[in-house]
Amino acid sequence: MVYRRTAAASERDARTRTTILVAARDVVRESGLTGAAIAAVAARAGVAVGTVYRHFPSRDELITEVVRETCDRELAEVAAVVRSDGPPADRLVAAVELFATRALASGRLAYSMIAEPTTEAAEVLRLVIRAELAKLFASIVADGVATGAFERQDPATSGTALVGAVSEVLIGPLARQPLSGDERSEVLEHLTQFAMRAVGVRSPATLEVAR
Amino acid sequence: MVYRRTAAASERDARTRTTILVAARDVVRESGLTGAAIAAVAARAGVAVGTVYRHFPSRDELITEVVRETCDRELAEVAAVVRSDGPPADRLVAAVELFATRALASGRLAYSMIAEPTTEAAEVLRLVIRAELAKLFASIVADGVATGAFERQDPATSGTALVGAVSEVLIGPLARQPLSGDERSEVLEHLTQFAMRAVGVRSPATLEVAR
DNA sequence: GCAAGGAGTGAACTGTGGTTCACTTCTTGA
DNA sequence: TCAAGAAGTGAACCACAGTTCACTCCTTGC
Repeated sequence: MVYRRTAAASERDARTRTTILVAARDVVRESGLTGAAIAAVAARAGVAVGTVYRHFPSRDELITEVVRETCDRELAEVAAVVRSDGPPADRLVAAVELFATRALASGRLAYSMIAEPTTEAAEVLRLVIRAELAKLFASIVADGVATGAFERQDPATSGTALVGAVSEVLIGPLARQPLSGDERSEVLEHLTQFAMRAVGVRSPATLEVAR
Repeated sequence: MVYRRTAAASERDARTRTTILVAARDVVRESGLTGAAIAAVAARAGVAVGTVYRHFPSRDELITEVVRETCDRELAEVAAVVRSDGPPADRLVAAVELFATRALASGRLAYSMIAEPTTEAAEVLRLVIRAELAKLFASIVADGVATGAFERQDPATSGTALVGAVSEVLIGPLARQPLSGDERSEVLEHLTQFAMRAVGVRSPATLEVAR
């Protein structure tokens, strides 16, 4: 056997793969999922079209991985907040703010992850991720209900509804022009208050403290 | 002049147009916007592909008209509820329930209107329609705030958030299997309570009365 | 009946974008 | 240095719609 795959070789290999993945994410950030044609991604990565296919079996897989990777990172952050210490109301506000801040800062990427038209595969994945996010919110709600901090309610429905509410409020702005800093914090303020009311935070004082 | 366009002629013409439009809506209902290829619509309408293009300049226009028509009808109904008499809390519940009931009853059509991946044109239109719906909800909220029935808040944000919340809760089920009657009413119950809390209905009693 | 002109037809055209694959280039280990 | 095999290349291929247009069919009014 004259050729054996060395550590150096597979590292180079992995690097190329990563290059393509990063390029894909960049293209999505700029041109959306629709704009992420293989040719465009390859050009951005500085490789040939065929090379992309050496590392990913199909465009669908590539796009799916971009979506999954991006969302997983966001989900992990939100999850950390959810699992952190502190009263549920604070955690809820922190989660909403984190999600919102990230979304507003990411430009088109967030829109692509949340709402952009795309293929069936990515769509399914997106539904899963939204459900995941809803579950995270639901767990805060469940905690709040258990401790009596929130009114009694169905955590699953509330979690899902919160995800929808936050997304919708953020997509609106995203689809239009970017907001100024002031507008941003104002929208955020309104949004968190909406969320606090929605879960029925018991003590009105928390509304003030939470910020 | 040997040929003049008669009333009968243009009526036939209009009828063909309507036939195509109805066929398009049916196809969307069954196969979604993605499945509404010109060939499929033409086949359903019982006309040739070229005939579709005699009545609509492009697929985009056809799809856009389907979306607009469908949404306009729904919007009108919600608008009627919004402008009806009665306390804001009741109107809000009625609006949510109407929207939800329609969405749940329409099968894939609602999903297509609210969330399905599609072309840029329909997407823009959809954003407009969602904004319209948000405005309707916002006006109820504004009324509620003005009369003191709801807590103080930014009606625009709350309206948008409500649309998002309702959509998300409904799309989840829609994307999965259809719900049984019991599940439906349970989800609806949770959803309306969420909405009531979210706008900060002052009297908890209203929560009971509203149903 | 028949000429004029609009409606209807569907095969062919076109543009786009994913995918393939014969070929070239590079790396490895003897 | 060189043969083997992996990585990289990109022109060509293909599939899938949307769109066009030369042609046929039908209605109208003389």
